[in-house]
Amino acid sequence: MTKESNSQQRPKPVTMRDVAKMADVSQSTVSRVLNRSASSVPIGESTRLKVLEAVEKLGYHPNLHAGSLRGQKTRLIAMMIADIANPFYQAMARAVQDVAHARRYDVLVVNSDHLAENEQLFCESMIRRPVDGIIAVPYHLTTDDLDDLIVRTGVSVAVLGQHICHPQIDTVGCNDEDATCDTVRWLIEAKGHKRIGFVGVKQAFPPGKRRYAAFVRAMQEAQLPIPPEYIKIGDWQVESGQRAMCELLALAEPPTAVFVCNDQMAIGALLKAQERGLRVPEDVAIVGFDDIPAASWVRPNLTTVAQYPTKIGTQLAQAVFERIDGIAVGERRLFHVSCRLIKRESA
Amino acid sequence: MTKESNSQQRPKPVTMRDVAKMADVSQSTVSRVLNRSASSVPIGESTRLKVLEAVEKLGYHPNLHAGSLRGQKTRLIAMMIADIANPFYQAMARAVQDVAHARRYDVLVVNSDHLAENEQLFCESMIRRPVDGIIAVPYHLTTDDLDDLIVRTGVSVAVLGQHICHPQIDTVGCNDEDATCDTVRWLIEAKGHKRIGFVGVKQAFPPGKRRYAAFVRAMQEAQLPIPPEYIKIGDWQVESGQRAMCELLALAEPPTAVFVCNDQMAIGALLKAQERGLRVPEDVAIVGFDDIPAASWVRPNLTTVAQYPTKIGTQLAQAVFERIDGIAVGERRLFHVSCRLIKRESA
DNA sequence: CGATTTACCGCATACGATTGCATAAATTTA
DNA sequence: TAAATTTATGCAATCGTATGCGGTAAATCG
Repeated sequence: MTKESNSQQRPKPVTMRDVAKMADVSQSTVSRVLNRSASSVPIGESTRLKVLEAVEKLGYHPNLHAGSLRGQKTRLIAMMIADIANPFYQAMARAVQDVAHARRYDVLVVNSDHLAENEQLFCESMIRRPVDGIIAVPYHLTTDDLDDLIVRTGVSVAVLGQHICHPQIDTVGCNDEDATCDTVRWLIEAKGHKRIGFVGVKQAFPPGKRRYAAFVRAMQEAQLPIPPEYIKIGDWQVESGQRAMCELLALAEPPTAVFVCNDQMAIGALLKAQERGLRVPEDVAIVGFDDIPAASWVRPNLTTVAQYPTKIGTQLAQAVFERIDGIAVGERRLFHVSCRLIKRESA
Repeated sequence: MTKESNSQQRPKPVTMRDVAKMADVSQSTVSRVLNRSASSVPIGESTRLKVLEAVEKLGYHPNLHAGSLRGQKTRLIAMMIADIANPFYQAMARAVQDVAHARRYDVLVVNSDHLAENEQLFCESMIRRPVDGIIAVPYHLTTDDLDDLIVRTGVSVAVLGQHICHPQIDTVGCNDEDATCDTVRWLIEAKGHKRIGFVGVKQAFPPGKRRYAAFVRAMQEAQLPIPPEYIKIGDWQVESGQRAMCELLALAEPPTAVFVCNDQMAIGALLKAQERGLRVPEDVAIVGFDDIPAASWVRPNLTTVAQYPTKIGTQLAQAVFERIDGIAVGERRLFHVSCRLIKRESA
């Protein structure tokens, strides 16, 4: 098409110097016209117009890499989440992107897959390519890891997860522990369940740990036993929920209700129970966590603890941009996006 | 925590000069040690070790912005999709990210929301911050728009969508038109449907246009009428599927089968039909498109034309990296990832 | 009318890394 | 032993932009 564009050799881009030449001014004048920022030198109206005209005529666009090198803003933020394939993170990612794009920032999206190794790689990437802001859902990273990043690159950071406590890192937390506890109590008191199973994830994951602790608390309060075989470990995916339910149903005395740590696993559990011919919630009640869209698509609808990833993402993005813009400078801010039980049909 | 890290002023990063000073060599020597790549100048073993030691001791990481400015690789690719909240794109995004991260490339993710304006903004962004590669699902962008991008920045591009035809842009296409046609024929011939509705999207969208054309073809072949009120326009979202089904069911003589252009809308239609007390597929059959995970979570399972976003994403990413690496240099390559009907319960 | 302020603009340098060219030392060859 | 190579390293320009500082002309002042 059109010209013979040779992709091997990077073409010469239109630079400020080209604009300067055409407008017959110096390159620095072009720069000043384009970012007629505060306190700088004033620019004559006629030159301003000459420059603007040349910019238009040449189709000039400033090179962001150059600005980044000069130590200006990079107009780039990075977001580290566990897995973009998870509807929870996907909604969060979308919210963050919306806030960022509205300010003409680009967003780097990185999946950690809950792997410590990937989280470290992420940090390294951020040192290699400094960005203005970082939004992360760390599972393994410590406060010190993030501090190192801040000290080295001066980046602004906001995270989801209460286990990070750093004077310059804004944090969004949720009351998932209380919500879990309340939900289990409700299963016991309002629904009369006594044999309750739990499908969680590895204790290495802060939310997994918290929710398990809350589950234990509620059960102990009610003086109910927690047989070890009622506790199953999944990996957040649908299939692991199916496996867990399989094992629970194979027990001599299966639980009458199961609390599952996220909706994907809960859906897996639900499908498996139905496949085995059980009625939900009559034979076995199921509660999930997150309230992903599919939770209200399955039959019976999933009773679940709703989280609000869009709110969380928006909050994180706003927090990080406030620090980038220097609007927020002081101490760590702790935001709260609460979750709450949505009672539907599955329990 | 630890030191008093001042985020207002960007801290001085560890640079090559620092390494050079510690190793007592020139900065260019450090550079050569670090990328002893090409057949460049040889380096003495003892200096090499000195430098490496200093790198280790200082925790040096090269600054990618600097390399980008010098016209080297940016180690950055961008991906423009319609909406990361759509399971189809989300799976594609994940595949692209996996390929990219394996090569230590970062990925910029941009949502167009099917809006022409956003697609243009995306192009502008890519001019401002040149990247090595672009993977896009363009709905409004023309071949010329992309050509402009290539001419100006030398970027490598791969797209999903047959309507882009450019000598340097690798393309992934699918046979959605044939698959649609075959599916409608199957509804007619194998299932005996005569009144078939269609839930599509605006004709401005190439896939919407193609699938509608295929639907018309199949119906005309079978000499079946296509009443205008059987054709509904949605926006790819669940809610629009519900609305469309609402309208179809309100007709004096509603269709006995509905072909829906994506699974999200199909699920909306399914839920609405059930809400109205209809049995699927007995009272109304529903066919979707994409085979998103939720298609097999709903009851009845969705009969749908499966696409393979992971394959598509992987293919696009590989194609673009082959161009970036100069492995592929010649003419446009056309790849094919076919889709096929998955017969389940809803039709 | 000479001196000082004001308004406007250009020169030069810096950001961090790559790379062609020059150079010094070590080695080989004639 | 001198000349030609080879080997190893440094110098300096460059990428595109931002900005401190200095310079020039016009405007204002005494």
